[in-house]
Amino acid sequence: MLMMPPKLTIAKVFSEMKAIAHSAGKESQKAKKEKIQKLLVASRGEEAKFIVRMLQAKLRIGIQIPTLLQALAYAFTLTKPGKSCGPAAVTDRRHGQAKLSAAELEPQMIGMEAAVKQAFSEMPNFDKLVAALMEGRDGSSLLQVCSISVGVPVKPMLAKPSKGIAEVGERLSGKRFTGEWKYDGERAQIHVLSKDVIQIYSRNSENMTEKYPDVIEVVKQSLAEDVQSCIIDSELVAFDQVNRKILPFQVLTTRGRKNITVEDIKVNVCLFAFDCMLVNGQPLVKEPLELRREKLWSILSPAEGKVTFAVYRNFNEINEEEIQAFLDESIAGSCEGLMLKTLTENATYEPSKRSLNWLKLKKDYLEGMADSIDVVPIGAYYGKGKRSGAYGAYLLAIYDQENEEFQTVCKAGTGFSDEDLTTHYSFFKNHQRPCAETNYNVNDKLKPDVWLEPCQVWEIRAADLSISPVHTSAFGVKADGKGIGLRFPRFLRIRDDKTPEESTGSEQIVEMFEAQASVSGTAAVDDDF
DNA sequence: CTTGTCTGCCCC
DNA sequence: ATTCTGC
DNA sequence: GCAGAATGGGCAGACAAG
Repeated sequence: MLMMPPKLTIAKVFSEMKAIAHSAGKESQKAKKEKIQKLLVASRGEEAKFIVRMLQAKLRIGIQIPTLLQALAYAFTLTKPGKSCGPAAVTDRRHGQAKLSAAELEPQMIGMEAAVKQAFSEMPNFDKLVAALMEGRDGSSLLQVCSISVGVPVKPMLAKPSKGIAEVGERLSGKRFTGEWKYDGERAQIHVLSKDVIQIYSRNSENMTEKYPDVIEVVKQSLAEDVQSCIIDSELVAFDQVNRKILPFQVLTTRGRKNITVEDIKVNVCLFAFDCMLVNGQPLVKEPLELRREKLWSILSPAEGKVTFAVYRNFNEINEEEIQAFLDESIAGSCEGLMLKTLTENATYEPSKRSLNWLKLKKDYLEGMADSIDVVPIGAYYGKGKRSGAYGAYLLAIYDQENEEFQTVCKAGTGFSDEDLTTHYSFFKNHQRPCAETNYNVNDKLKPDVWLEPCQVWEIRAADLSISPVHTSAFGVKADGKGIGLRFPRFLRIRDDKTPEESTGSEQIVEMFEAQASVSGTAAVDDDF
C-alpha cells in the first residue's frame, strides 16, 4: 500500500503556490501541473477544494479585501501586539486588569476600521499596512505612515452608474457640480517621481510604464518647470494624429504591451487628464475637486493630439435639458457619456469608493438612447457557484433573412434576476436539441453545453458593437473573416410579441455599428480592424 | 517554423 | 465591464 | 448602500502541439 504523503502545512502550501506563480518558460506548464498534482494528492478532506479555488483566484468564502480590512481593524483594536514573539505577546483588551467594556470598544473599532480602510486605499500594500499596525499605530498615526505618495498607486476613485438624468438631479441638487466627458480608453494614473522618473499605473494598479514610453515622453515635456513630483488621474485614448480623431477602444487594445519602443508604436494615444491627487509632495486628496482641477491645469500644458484635459462644463444648479445636451455632445465627440462630480461640497478624492461624489451617465443606461436588440437564445452554458443547477449564461443570435440562418452576436450572463434564471432554466430544459440546428452559424469556440430550439425572443441591451473574431453576425461585412459582436450585453426581458424570425436583422446590426461616432467618418473602416 | 489554445493580481 | 441580492 | 458573486467582448503574450 502506498504511503500517504505528509499532511499539508500552511507554510508548505504557501511556498508551493509561490513556486507555481513564478514558474515560467519552456515546459513550465508541465512543472505547474506536477506541483498541483502533488498538492492535491497530499490534501485531505476539503483541502483539495480550497487548493483548486486558490489556484483559480476564486476562494468564494464571502470574504474579500474590505472584510479583511475590517477584521484587521477589529483585531488591532481588541488586542495589542507586544514586544516579544509568540501568542503570549498579545494583550487582549477585553480581559485582564485594564479591560474595556464592549460599549467602550465599539467606537474605537469603528474609528479604527475607517483609519485602516483609508490607509489601505492610499497605500494598498498589506506588507506596509500590517507592519504599521504591528508598530502599534492607529488613527491619524497610521495615516502618517500609510498616506498617498509617488511610486505607490492609489486605488482610483470610481463612479456609480446612474439610471437617468432624473436620478442625477436627486443626487446633485443643491450642490455645485461639474460634468466631464467620459472617454473610452484605459484609466492611467501617472506618477511623476521626478522629471526623469515617470510611471503609469492601470485601474487595477498594474504598472503599465513599459507599455507607454510615448506617454512618458510627452508628459515629461508638458510638465510645468516647477513640478518635481505629482500624481495625475487620466484616460489614455487611441488617437488618429493625422485626422485629429478619437479612435475606438478596440483599436487601443491592439497596442503591444512589452518591450515597446517609441519608434515602432503603431497606435498613438492622447492623454485626457481630469484630476490630480498630489503635487510636489503635497497630498491633494482632501481638497475639493475645483481646487485639484486648478492645480492640474497649472502643472500640465496641453500638447496638440497628445495631452489635453477632459472636456467639462460646470453647473451651479440642476438643468436637465443642459445635461442632456452636454451628454449628446459627448456622444458625438466619440465619448461614452458623462462623469458627474461635485465641485466643492463632498468633493474630495475618495480612493476606490464608489461614493456619491462621482456618477457616470452613459447612453446605454438611458431608456430609448441605447442600442436595444432582439435576439434568440440558441444555446446555454451550465452555471457555476451560486448558479449551479441552472444555466449560467446563454448564447444569443439574430436572424439573417438573406442567408436564412441564425448568427451569434454575444453571450449573456447578466441582467437575470434569480427568478429569471429559474424560469429560463425550466422553460429551456424542455426545448433542448441534441445538436445545433442546420441553420445555426456558430463558431466552434462558442459551442454551448446544450443547444436550444429557436423558440423565444429576448430583448437585450448593449453599450457598443465591435468587430468580433468569434461572432458570426454580418460576417465579412465590416472586416474580412470577422463578424460583429456586442459589448457589455445584458438581458432585459422576454419579447412574447415576436417570433425568432422577427429578431433584429443583420442589416440593422451593421447600421448600428456604423452609427457609432468613433467608427463613422472613416471610409476604410476595414483598415482599422 | 506555423498554428492552436489558454491566460491575464488583463483591459473595458 | 453590468447586474442582482443578502445584509 | 456596501460587499460579494454571478456573468459579458476581446486583445497581446505565452506556451503547447504539430
